[in-house]
Amino acid sequence: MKSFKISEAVIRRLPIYLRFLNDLSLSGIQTVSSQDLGEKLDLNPAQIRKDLAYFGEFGRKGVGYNVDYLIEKIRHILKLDKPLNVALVGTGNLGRALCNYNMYLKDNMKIVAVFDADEAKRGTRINHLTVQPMRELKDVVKTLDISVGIITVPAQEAQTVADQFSASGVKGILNFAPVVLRAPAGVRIHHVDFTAELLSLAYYMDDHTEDKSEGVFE
Amino acid sequence: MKSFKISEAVIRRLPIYLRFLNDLSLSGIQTVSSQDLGEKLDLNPAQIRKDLAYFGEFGRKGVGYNVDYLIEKIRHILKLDKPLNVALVGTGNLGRALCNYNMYLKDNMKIVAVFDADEAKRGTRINHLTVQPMRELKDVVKTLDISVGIITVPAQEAQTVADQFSASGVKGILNFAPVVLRAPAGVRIHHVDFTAELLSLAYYMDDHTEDKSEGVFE
DNA sequence: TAGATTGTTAATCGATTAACAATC
DNA sequence: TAGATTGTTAATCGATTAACAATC
Repeated sequence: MKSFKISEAVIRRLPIYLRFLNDLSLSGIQTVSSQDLGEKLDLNPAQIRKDLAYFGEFGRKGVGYNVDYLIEKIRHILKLDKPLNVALVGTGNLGRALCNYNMYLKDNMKIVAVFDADEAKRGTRINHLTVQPMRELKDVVKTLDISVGIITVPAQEAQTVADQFSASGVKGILNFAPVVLRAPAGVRIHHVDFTAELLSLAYYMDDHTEDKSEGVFE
Repeated sequence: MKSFKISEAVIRRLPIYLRFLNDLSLSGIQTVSSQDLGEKLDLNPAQIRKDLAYFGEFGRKGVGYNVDYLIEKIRHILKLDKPLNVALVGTGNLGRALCNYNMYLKDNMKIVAVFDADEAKRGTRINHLTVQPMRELKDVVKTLDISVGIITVPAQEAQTVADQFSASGVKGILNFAPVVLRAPAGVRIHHVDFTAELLSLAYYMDDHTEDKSEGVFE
């Protein structure tokens, strides 16, 4: 048994591989090479082979990778082969949109509870879920065995919610609020920062378009 | 006049700096050091100084950075000092949530047109905007001088929409669909991949919590 | 002045890519 | 077998961090 440190960059690519492999599987394609994957996903084939090789020898030399086998392996690596319960806090437009997003189901991840700080929203229904007040958070996380929290509250409330999630025993947080959050060791935070993505996009407009990465300054 | 290649990593941090500086400015704080910024944003102070130094000498030795001056500079670097018009395609839950998101205004970026492939949705109102059919896209992009497109359609339609955006003269695309998109040179694509963020979060659950970056495999 | 903090160079660290022997 | 493609090492590339002279 060997022990590796797997870099974050590698782990972040695995869901990209998984998603495309699922498409291939649905199209009835049985085998894929790192070459094929690289072309479709805009990545270097050597990088893909190296990423996968951290976890085992999943391919066959001269042949490529069996699509369904690789799907199974990646799902196992990412721990998507067992159900993962998710709680969401913040039932604004974005929070409600995510609750309606149905993709979680097919990956064994599922939003099982929804909370809002606004007591007036208590009892409101979103899909099959009923909005609960924040003071229930800790109990519900324990009872329903929730391990991931999603934050879709305004920026100024996000750190408080992150703290409440951490205290309640959640192990991962997906933050949509446009603010850098902190969590204690043992709680991992991923940040979906679409406002930053949009603002940084502005940099590449106009005069930077001819040459993708050159900026001119005095 | 010098010419630099500014790395993507640097550009992606600028909006993070900008956001926090705006908070400081609103709190009436006039001066900030790279030390302060680093602590709050969880970044190395040397990295922050280096990032800023690519674009000029914005700080004062022994003192730090003037908050409002730095805001002005970063806004200029990111080209947020002139208005940028944005079009959105796909009026599902997520698309409507983004239209209602009001932050664009204060950064001179504004969604000025909304489209949907479903002709039945034509004329539907979202806030002050009226949903238009896709065949109007090219004309509207030209007429309203739109330079950025947001994609919030299902994965299987996203590449088609990206192609239509590119053909219409848009220079940047923010894609929310869970699929890798391609665009011709001169059109930059940023990807907001929250499904991938969520799936990769699963990897860090349980046994990985003691040591943040160690994975154990046979 | 003494203390603080920048701007910048050099050192380090880590991630990507090329190359190729192994082998299907 | 001949052609293809993996797994893996070595080379390259790029990004982060440490250190410190300059100077406010």
